[in-house]
Amino acid sequence: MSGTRRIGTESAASRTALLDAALRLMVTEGYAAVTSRRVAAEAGLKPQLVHYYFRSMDDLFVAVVQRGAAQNLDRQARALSSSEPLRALWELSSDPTETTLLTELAALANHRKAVRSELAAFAEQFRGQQVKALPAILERCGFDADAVPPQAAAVILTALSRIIGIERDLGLTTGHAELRHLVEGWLDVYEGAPSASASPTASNRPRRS
Amino acid sequence: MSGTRRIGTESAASRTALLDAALRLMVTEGYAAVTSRRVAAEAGLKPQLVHYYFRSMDDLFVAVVQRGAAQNLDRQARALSSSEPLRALWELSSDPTETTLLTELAALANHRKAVRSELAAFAEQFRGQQVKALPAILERCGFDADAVPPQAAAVILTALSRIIGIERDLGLTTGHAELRHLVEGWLDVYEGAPSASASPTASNRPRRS
DNA sequence: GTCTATACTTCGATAGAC
DNA sequence: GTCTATCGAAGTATAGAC
Repeated sequence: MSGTRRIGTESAASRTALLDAALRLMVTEGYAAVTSRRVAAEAGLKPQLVHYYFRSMDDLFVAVVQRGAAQNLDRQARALSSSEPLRALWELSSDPTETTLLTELAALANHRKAVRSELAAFAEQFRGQQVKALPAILERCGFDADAVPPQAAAVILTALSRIIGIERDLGLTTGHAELRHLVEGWLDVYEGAPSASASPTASNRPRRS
Repeated sequence: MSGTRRIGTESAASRTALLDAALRLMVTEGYAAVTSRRVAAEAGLKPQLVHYYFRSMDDLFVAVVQRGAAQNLDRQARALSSSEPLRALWELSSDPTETTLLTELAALANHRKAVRSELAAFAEQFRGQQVKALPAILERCGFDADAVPPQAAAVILTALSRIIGIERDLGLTTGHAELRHLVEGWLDVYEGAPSASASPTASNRPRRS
């Protein structure tokens, strides 16, 4: 797609299987477990195929980021244009799997130049989507944009759910219930009581007291 | 110290040099760069000494966490009992080096059981310190504890600075200035204008407008 | 406590047959 | 597109001399 020369076809079934396997390994065992041999085994293929579809491991990681980025930009776009965009945004970034993956990618980006720039580009687009959509959303529900600028609100909302996820991965939950309750209260103020239809995947939202 | 049998002495100069080297590598090149060979090279020692002082790489990582934990609990205790505890807390968790290290450790904890439990224990203690000290601090400066419970405030303050750090590591800074400005405003409300003496290491605090 | 030497495993990557 | 075969490098860890 981009300027990089690639050997295998984009749509090949094996290529997708390898990406799925890499993603799965990354979440369950960390990026250090994503080796050509292990990815292939996880996908039920031979290790050499990894190098056939992805010239190097760097390329594989980059492809994982690219595919995930496209999916997430899409999911967020839908969340932002839903009937309860703030609540949808909150629940989107509360997804446990995504949190674990992002921790791994953040660490991976610290020492893989290619991953870093790919992830940075995605993060910038992701944040850009929020910053572009939020002013109208916040104004519509009577939010005081002078007290808290939309840009800051965007960072706060995603930061809080992200941290809850990171800490939960670690086994630390002190203060989470109070924080979640607080945020749910904010959401109720600006978007009213939660409607069932707006949150089809809200398996991890606590009941409000 | 704990139940683990160890070969070298706690206070040996080489042991400290190895821990320093491991820490340095972790921050600059990520945890995957922390191998016995590379740590030793970084410390100017032979690879076998790593296994002399730390039976396994797991033990080395655990030791890094333990030493860092002790230092950070100490730093936070001092911050919490300073004249401007909220501001001190904010600046403490804004430390760039610490942020990078924590990203690495979080990822490492995802697939190293020993690191995970050690880091979890530290995080629980760290959060516990905050939760224990904050109610009195917040009450003293007229904070409305009914609107925002101290537990939630603790998570929020650290979450925001942590996320800023993680994103900055990635090269993403959109919204950071606005958020930092917002938090500085909160700090001014509850602790008055910043005093120079309270923040000796505040090299990364932006000037207020 | 530090050295040499070494065993064993796994890694990324390539060449070439089919 | 997938296979067999293989290279050289780097990893963890241990044994034993000094």
